[in-house]
Amino acid sequence: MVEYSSPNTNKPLHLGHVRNNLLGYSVSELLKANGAEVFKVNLVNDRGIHICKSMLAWQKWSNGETPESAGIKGDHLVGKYYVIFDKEYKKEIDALKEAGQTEEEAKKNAALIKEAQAMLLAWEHGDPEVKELWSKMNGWVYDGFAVSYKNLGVDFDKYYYESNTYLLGKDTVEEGLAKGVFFKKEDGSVWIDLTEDGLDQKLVLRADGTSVYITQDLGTAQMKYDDYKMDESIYVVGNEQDYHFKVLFLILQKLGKTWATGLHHLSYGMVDLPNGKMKSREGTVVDADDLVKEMIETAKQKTEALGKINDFSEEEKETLYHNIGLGALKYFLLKVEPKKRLLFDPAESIDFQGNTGPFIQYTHARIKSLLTKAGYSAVTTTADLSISKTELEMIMLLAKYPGEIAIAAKGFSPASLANYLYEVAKMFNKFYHEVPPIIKEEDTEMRQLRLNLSAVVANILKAGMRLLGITVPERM
RNA sequence: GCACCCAUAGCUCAGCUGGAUAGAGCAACGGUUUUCUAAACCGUCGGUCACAGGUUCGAAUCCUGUUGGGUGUACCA
Repeated sequence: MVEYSSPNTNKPLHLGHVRNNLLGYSVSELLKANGAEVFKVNLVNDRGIHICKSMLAWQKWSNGETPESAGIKGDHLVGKYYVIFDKEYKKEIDALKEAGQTEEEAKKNAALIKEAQAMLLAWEHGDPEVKELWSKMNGWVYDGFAVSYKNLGVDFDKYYYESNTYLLGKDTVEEGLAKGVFFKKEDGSVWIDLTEDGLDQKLVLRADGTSVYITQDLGTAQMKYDDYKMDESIYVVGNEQDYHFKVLFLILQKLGKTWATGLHHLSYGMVDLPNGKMKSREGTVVDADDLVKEMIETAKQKTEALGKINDFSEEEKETLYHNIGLGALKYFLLKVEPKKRLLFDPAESIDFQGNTGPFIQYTHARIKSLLTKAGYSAVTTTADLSISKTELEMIMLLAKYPGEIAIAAKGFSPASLANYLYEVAKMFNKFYHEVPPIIKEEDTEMRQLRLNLSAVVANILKAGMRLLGITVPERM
């Protein structure tokens, strides 16, 4: 099982989510290619104080605005009110600070946050009005996410919702107490002592008996296992949660869950901008939808400038721009080792030349064009031919393809495969340039051999790129 | 304080379980098209692999320490 994406339903997706989505999708495909049966799941964080903030702001300031009436994608509309909440909240904090309160006091005492907390409580008590608003706004967000996911080309076999799982885990806590893995403090809170493992004491249940994050995850892990009985489960989550997952997995092991040994945290680094981290509230985020749109637009401009596809229909053109734009974006994000942080400079748009997605796509298109012009059909050559150094090196490189998939799958890392595919494409271009025109080759055996080689390259590029979630065009 | 991650060319990154003169792309400069797509190819320039020790016949790679950057360490998620 691969769990990825896992968005909050209070704002649209940004570049960080894009990295997560592409990684999760690609790792799933890699595992499939390596022989596993894979389930892709999305654990949606659809409840909590952050959702209530958007809801409250919408209630107060929207005049009943909807995605339809505003002509805004649902997730963006909800995100807009999340930002408005934060702005108004800050105003209140400033006012309270001027009245002499400390920052901390002001944050707690602001009327807005109290209202949001009251709303969360009402939600938990099943208040019909709050629940209805919650369903409505989450619905908008899901419609928006569906579009983003479709554009990114990612999908899921199953969705889990925190509104259904946030109460889980209490049984697990009971189990842990019974087994003596957990202990209860005087105030009734439940803890586990991990100091012998070099970690800390960790709370697993509040004194008032309610769940915390890890309680919920313990329960969800159990539920997912009960649902699928998978022997491996991968969580694609950013590296700021390394500690959380270390603790989670350790607790499950101590509880004697044999399946806990199959749990992995695919930890990836933050996406940084040149001026530092992305912050949703400060508007310094690269929006996923905007980014995709820009990539497609860039692909369009570059393609039109080259003028090679003037005979394409409008629909074919749109498809091509989409494939190239997303190919550039996906390759850019996937070629870097997941655990490394990634720098994205919006000013320097993603390249289309050199070690890039479009370069590999171009190589594929070029080969397909060659094969078409040559009237290629796959026939094995039998003659004893002498081949060039480049041809030999290329054959050696191509032979490594199955091994590369295994390496990438075992390491949960598309990066090595991405770089391998680049090597293959580069090698082909070198070969293609060195060798005299293949179509005009008079030695039919040699001609066939070179076409066969080219065809193998095209197949590997196509299959390999597919594992990265990238479509290679026939022409570009 | 403690824990985890990262540090390789001006910039962005490769470098598998230690193996020969450390590789790409971008940027800069120069060249290649009457030949199968120039989103390509070839060349020049550019590195004390953060620093200091250690292990080893051999270290960018393993160990220790130092420095720098990031993250975490909530009865938030």
